[in-house]
Amino acid sequence: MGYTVSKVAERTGLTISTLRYYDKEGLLPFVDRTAGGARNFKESDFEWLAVITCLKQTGMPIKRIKQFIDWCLEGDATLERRLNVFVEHKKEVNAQIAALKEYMKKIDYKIWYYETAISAGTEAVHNGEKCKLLDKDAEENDL
Amino acid sequence: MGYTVSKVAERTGLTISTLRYYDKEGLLPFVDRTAGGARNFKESDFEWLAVITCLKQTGMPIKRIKQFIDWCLEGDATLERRLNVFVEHKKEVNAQIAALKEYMKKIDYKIWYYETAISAGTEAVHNGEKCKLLDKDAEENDL
DNA sequence: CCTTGACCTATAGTTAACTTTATCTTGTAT
DNA sequence: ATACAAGATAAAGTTAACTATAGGTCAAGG
Repeated sequence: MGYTVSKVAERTGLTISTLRYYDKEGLLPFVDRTAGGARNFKESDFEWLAVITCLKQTGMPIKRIKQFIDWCLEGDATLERRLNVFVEHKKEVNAQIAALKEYMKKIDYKIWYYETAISAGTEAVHNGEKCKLLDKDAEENDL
Repeated sequence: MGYTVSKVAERTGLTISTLRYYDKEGLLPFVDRTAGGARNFKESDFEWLAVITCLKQTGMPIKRIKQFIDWCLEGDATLERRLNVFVEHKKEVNAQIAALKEYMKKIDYKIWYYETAISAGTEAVHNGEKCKLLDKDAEENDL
């Protein structure tokens, strides 16, 4: 009973190779093994995987995730450090969101730029004086 | 009369190697050269670099950026395709922002989890019946 | 018993995006 | 003239995060 690596892959969307790779990197020390040596995931392991996936998808490198997992195994002595992982990471993710929103302004400008050019039939429409003004506005959004 | 590669690096925050690498990959076909063969960036090139940086920082691979640059060189015949690049990319960036916001819920939960544990002096505070309920709520945010 | 499919480990290979290194050329200051 | 800083190219090296391959083990079905 429990889940084989392929069942976990199916349910999480991670590949079998990725799960084994994470295990090798020390991210899954909590996963049990059968007598024969096969990984035997339990229900609660999915919560660990969800946390790992959250951190990875928000840009935390695997080495830092491993550090966090290691601290988890050390128990209550590392609670402050573990809190700090998330407090710091939250700042980083907020910065990512802010940066993406800022870049989105440039993308929206480009959409407007090409829609206007297509309407006019040529990109040359953006060479006049009026458009230099518009370009100026856009440049203020440069990153 | 123009900017050297090191001046451009200084102003944009990109490294000299990165600029040369982008050039080699075909991202900077618009950059002039001096008689001696040195790159000679002009003011308008910074706008190109800003677009390239925007696309790269929002996750577009260099090969796709090159495709876009190539279309730019082809003139008005590719206006629709270029618009499409930004329309599609906008969707991707919106998806990224949405995903990050979703993951943020889990990060916030973890901050709450560790703050509560630290207040209690032990992580064991999250083992009771009441906390299983709270865990359930959190699991609904799993990704 | 034996085949078959899923599992295992270890190791090698891949890809993207740079970065470093080696070697050469150019342009300005003494 | 000459030194030397800054520019150039080509090619090799790096890093992260997988992905694929080779070779072996185990457990259930025929």
